[in-house]
Amino acid sequence: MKDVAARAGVGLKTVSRVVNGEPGVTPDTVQRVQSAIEALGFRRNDSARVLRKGRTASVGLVLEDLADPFYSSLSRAVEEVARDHGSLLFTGSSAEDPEREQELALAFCARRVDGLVIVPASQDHRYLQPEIAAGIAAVFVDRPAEQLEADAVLTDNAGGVREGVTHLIRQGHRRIAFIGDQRRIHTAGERLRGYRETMADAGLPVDESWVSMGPTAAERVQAEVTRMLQGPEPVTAVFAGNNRVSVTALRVLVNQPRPVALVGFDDFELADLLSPAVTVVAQDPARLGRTAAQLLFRRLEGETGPPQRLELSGRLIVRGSGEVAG
Amino acid sequence: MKDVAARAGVGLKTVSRVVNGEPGVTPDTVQRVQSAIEALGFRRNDSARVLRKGRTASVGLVLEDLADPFYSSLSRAVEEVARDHGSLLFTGSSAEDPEREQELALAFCARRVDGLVIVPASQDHRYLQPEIAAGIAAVFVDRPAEQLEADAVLTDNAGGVREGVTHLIRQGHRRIAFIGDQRRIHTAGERLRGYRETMADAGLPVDESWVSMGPTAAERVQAEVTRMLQGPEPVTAVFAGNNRVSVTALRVLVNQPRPVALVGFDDFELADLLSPAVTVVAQDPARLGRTAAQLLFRRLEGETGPPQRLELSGRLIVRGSGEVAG
DNA sequence: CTGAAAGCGCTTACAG
DNA sequence: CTGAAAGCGCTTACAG
Repeated sequence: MKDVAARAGVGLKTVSRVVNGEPGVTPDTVQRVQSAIEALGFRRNDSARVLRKGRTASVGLVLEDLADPFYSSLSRAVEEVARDHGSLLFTGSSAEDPEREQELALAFCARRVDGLVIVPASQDHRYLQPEIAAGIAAVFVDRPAEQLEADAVLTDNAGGVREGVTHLIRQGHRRIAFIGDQRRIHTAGERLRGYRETMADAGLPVDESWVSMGPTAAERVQAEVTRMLQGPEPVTAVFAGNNRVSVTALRVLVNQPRPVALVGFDDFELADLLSPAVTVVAQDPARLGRTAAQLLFRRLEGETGPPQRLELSGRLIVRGSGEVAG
Repeated sequence: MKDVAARAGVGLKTVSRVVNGEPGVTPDTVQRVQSAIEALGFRRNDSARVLRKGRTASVGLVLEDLADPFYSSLSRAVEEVARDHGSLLFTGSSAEDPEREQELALAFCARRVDGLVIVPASQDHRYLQPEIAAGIAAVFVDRPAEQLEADAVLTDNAGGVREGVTHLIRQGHRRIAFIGDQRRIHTAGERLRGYRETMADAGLPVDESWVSMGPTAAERVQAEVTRMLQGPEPVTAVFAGNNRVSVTALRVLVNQPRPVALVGFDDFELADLLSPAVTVVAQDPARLGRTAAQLLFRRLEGETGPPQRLELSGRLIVRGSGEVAG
């Protein structure tokens, strides 16, 4: 910039004005500065700019796995909102590892992102307290913050499961399995709660052998589903706690002699093309992301007030697998 | 930092040493500085750091659509490599819009990313010349740079299609459709070339009504496949130019009275669970991303030499839909 | 309309 | 082992 000023024979401030398109410069001067910029191949260094101004016009997104279709849709939505607000987006996957979440979030903070959107992996978000105190906005999405009062945008997990399980009960099922993700994950716990409450409300007992919580690795899910289909009183329906469970459960059910009903949490591509097509309780990941990002930018624009918790509802999509009679 | 120094009663440089874990500070002094840091809630500002040091320890990734499973796998792989090198990742979707690609790439450059990984949407990458001259490394992935000599990591698209089409010919098909993406997209052109060459090598004529290039919107693909299945001499097999085309084609084929063979470019989740399961020529998006990112970091570590073009091969996965006899 | 000075928060030589 | 000075490349008041 100094070189540009020298070459154009003007002051530093004038170059700054031209570069930023500020008014109050003679067209003639603008011209001279422009030529100098081109001749020298000048490119403004935004790091220096950031140092002087408060905002960096960037936000950070920490999520579970960028390669998971659910989170990649969410990311894309966050990206669009950030773009609308002139912000760039840092992304990072925590891989469900609390330390990695913290590492990423703090690294983004050290770069002085204006705000963070976080899908929590950690059980304790107090490490963000100093950052938030220093003015970085944080919105949690898909799961709430732990040990920290903060904005959160969630799906009504228990309510969604309630819809799905009620649907199975209406088809005549009594012995309904619930296969979910690890208990410590907030969404998994909420979904399990939805299942238990619905069964209780319908006056149906739950045999603990019908419930299985743990990693969604195919081997585990496959073993559990297989086990539940054996014995004198096998389950006649399966509620799958997320899309990964659904897919694995489906692979098992397809090979069963008698039909078993399936309803899954989360929609997934091609669910309608499978046979039977899969009935699901769909979340809207793009809407989750969009809502969270919009809330974040409202905070950045100065909206104060207590932390908000927004809940989006799930939607039952009937396709066939959930309508197998019990 | 100044405040920390004052409070600890030491010089600025000493604080810097402690913050960066540099040697040459008495444990006693370290202790005092640490307490001051905690008391003041000090957080190092990496923007200032970046301004002094050369590197920003960040890279930018511009791709087509973060929500597309192909690109989200690629992103995740780039992210992992960046992480291994201590770098953060900016991501942005061009949505196949050349201007948006340029906007994103230049915005990343203004933030002084160390390097860029780009899935091109633009037909002219000369706009990056000044950035590259200024020391920003750039590696193109999935598609090569246009009008610019640069590193690129690609799939052997023509070769992959050759494998798939040869497979169909072996099953006895003669009238094989090719439905691809827009012609201006490099990969689409290469795949079409693979199709034409394979047909020619087998001595099979290509009726131009069997070839359709254009947007992968479901409506267009559906109309084209339907059209090709009509008339006295309909096609007996379809080669789908990418995963989106495959899915739509499949929806049409499922409703046909007589079986029609299908081979698709790109693998996709659940392809094996459909009936028939879909035979594909699979790319490895994670490997594309990893390879590109590794090349980028090698450049950043000082590897010189002419631009490289790496080609990964596709892999035919036989599942059923491609084995329908012709 | 234009510019010189001060400062954002750090690091890099350099000196003690 | 420790620190004062200069500077990274910009912007923010302020003065002309």
